[in-house]
This record gives sequence, structure tokens and C-alpha cells, in this order.
Amino acid sequence: MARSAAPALDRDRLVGAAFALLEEEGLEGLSMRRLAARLGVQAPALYWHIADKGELLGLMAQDIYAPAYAGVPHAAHWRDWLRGFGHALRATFATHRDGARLCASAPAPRDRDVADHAARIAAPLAALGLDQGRALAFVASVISFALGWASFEANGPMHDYLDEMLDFDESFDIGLKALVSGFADACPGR
Amino acid sequence: MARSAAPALDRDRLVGAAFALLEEEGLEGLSMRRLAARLGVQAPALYWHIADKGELLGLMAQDIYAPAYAGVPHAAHWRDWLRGFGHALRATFATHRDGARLCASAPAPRDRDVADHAARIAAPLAALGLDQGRALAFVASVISFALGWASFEANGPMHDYLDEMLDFDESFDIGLKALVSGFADACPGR
DNA sequence: ATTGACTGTTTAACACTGTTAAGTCAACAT
DNA sequence: ATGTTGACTTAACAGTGTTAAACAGTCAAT
Repeated sequence: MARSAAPALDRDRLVGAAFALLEEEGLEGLSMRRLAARLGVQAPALYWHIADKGELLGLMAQDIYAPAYAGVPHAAHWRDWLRGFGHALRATFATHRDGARLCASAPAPRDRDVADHAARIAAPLAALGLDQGRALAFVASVISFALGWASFEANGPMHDYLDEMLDFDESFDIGLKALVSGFADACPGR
Repeated sequence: MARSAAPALDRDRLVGAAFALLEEEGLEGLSMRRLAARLGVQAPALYWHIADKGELLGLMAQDIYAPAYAGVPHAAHWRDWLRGFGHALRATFATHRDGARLCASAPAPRDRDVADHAARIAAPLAALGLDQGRALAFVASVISFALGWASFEANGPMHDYLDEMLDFDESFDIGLKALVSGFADACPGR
């Protein structure tokens, strides 16, 4: 069972190299052959460790989302948490080149338990007194906004267009604040 | 100058066929060769009419955005206009298969006049009394939200995940309402 | 010690992709 | 009749994700 021969390649090293390649070459340059070359190996070897490129992108997307969830500062109200989450998301998208485009095009894993996954997403908000339905809807909204914004911002020519007449950071903050504080209307009490 | 030989191919027919192909095969199946085949022509012939695939996608994106702008019902307040715009956007994205992903990946045209373009985007809101800076920021926010939401929703496995416990239409509406009504805070007077 | 299984990788190949260069053929102007 | 130009074809390049088959190596059992 436990083999002693060092395989020299595993999922983690693979994903790590993929991120390094992404940083250097962008999403277009992230090809299986180049990734293999960087790992000193032939392309088909990668398929021993992952099913296809989609799975690789999925793993990378997970590694982009995870720190966003983890990096939300402690919050006393679910609205503060959502704002923190939004900013954390945007920050993570910005740290990895083409991060938003990657997350937008990465397929979600398909073997997971649905209810479990949803519960995990909604957990931080549920802990702050929000029912799961609203929690999911709000999180989905914030993710959509951050993802859409980052895609928008990452669109080269579009960026140059708006850069002269729009402060991206400030405008994102305005939009996020508006979105979250607007949730109050959809929420009884509080 | 005016040739009488029917060229049989022009930009409009090209874009039209591209949309038909998109509907049938999805964004992945939208290749230059397949598009050419559908037009009864060889692939390189397309390059007589467009510079590259990016330009084709850009034209298609324009044809997706345009009816969204045109389809916003008359509004007395900029907030009503923004809500109408958001819904129109989502409707257009939904009309064309992979519409959101297409718009997210299509490059913006690069020869246009920046100020002019921005002015045109902000015009409907400016007419309702909003200064151009805020108008651009708000429109960008609504586009980002709708785009991100549609990308989110179009992500197959993710959709199946959330479909059981999330009403996409209703949740989008909640988010959009929240976003737009939240803009009031960023706005003096009104 | 030899066999057999299993892991991890290689080589070769398939069916594609976007795109360019060069050639072709009709319609027009001179 | 000649040349120009518009619109297209054929051939090709360099690259893509992915699969099948072959091949080392290392392990467990015989």
C-alpha cells in the first residue's frame, strides 16, 4: 500500500506549478504541455494525477476561494461578514493573475454532497443568525458581484476605457456597500 | 466601387450564423471552421471580413448588450432605470446560450473614443439627474452583478448544486434590488 | 529467484484549434 | 486586351487537450 518510491509528482506539486505558470504566462499560457515541461515531465503524465484540465482548474479555483473564506475578519453582524467576504474575494482574485477569469471558467466539482456543501457555504452567516436560504442568496450575490467586477476590471481594453474616469477600488467599495446594506430590506427585524 | 457580384458573405451574415452556431453547440463548439462550414465556405474566408475571432466575439457581445440597453422601460428615477437595466441584462444573457460567458471573455473594441463611449453609457442616467462619475460606477456595478450572476448560474454543476435550495430568479431580484436601493446611501439628496 | 501486479511515466498518435501565405478565378475599369 | 481588386480556396504552421499502448521500476507472493 505505502510505496516508498518517491513519485516526484502529486496533485499538490501539480497545482503549485500550475499557479506559478499562471502567474508567468496568464490563463492563455496555462497549457498541459507547458505545465508538464515545467515539472520536467511529459504531458500525459499529468493525467495520472488528474482526470482532465477541468479538474485542474477546479482545484485551482478552490485554492483561490479558500483563503477568501478564511481571510474574512471576525464580524459581529452578518452584514459586516458579507462586506469582509466581498473585499477578501476581490483581494484573492487580484493576487492571482487572471484569477477571476479562472474561477468563472472552472467547473465545479461534481461528486460532492450538495446539502453539505451548501451548509458549509452558509455556515458563517448561519452562525450570525441568518437562515440558510437567505444566507445562500446573499453569498451568491456577493460572489457574483465580486466575480463580475473582477472580470470586468480584468478585461484589458475595457479597463483602459474606464481607468481614466473611474476609481475601481472606490467604485467596488461603493457597490459592495450598497449591495450589502440593501439586504436589510429583504430581511425582517435586524 | 459598387460591385454587382453578390459577395454571399458579410459581417452581418457572419455574426448571424455565429449566433445560430452558438445556440446549437455552445461556446466551446463555436469554432471558425464550424462557422465557415455552416456558411458553406472555407475557414480562412472569414478572415476577409473580420480580423480575428476576438473581433467576432466582440461583435456578438455588442449584439447581446445592445438590446439590453434598448429594452429598459421608461423610468422616472435613475434607480428604476438601473433596476430595469439589470433585469434586461439578465434577460439578454439568458436569451443566448452561454451569453454571459461570451460577454465576459469578449475583448472590448479598441478603436473607439473613450469619452464618447463613457458618455453614451452614462447618458440614460445623466438624463435622470445623475453626475457622470456616479452614473458610470453604478452602471458598472449593475453590469458586474448581472454578469457575475449569469456566469454563476450558467456554471452547470454549480447550478445543480444550488438549484435545489435557491430560487435563482427570486435571489437575483433580491440582490439587484439591494444593490440599487443601497446606492441611495452613496448619493446626496434624493 | 521468478512471477505477477501495480505505479508512474514515456512515446506516438488523433482530432482538433486559430491563423497566415500563397494561389485562383470572376468582375470590373481602363 | 490588360491590369486591378474583391472574395475565396488550398496548404500549411504551430499549437491544443486527450487517449492508447508500451515500458521501467518497485512491491508482494510464490
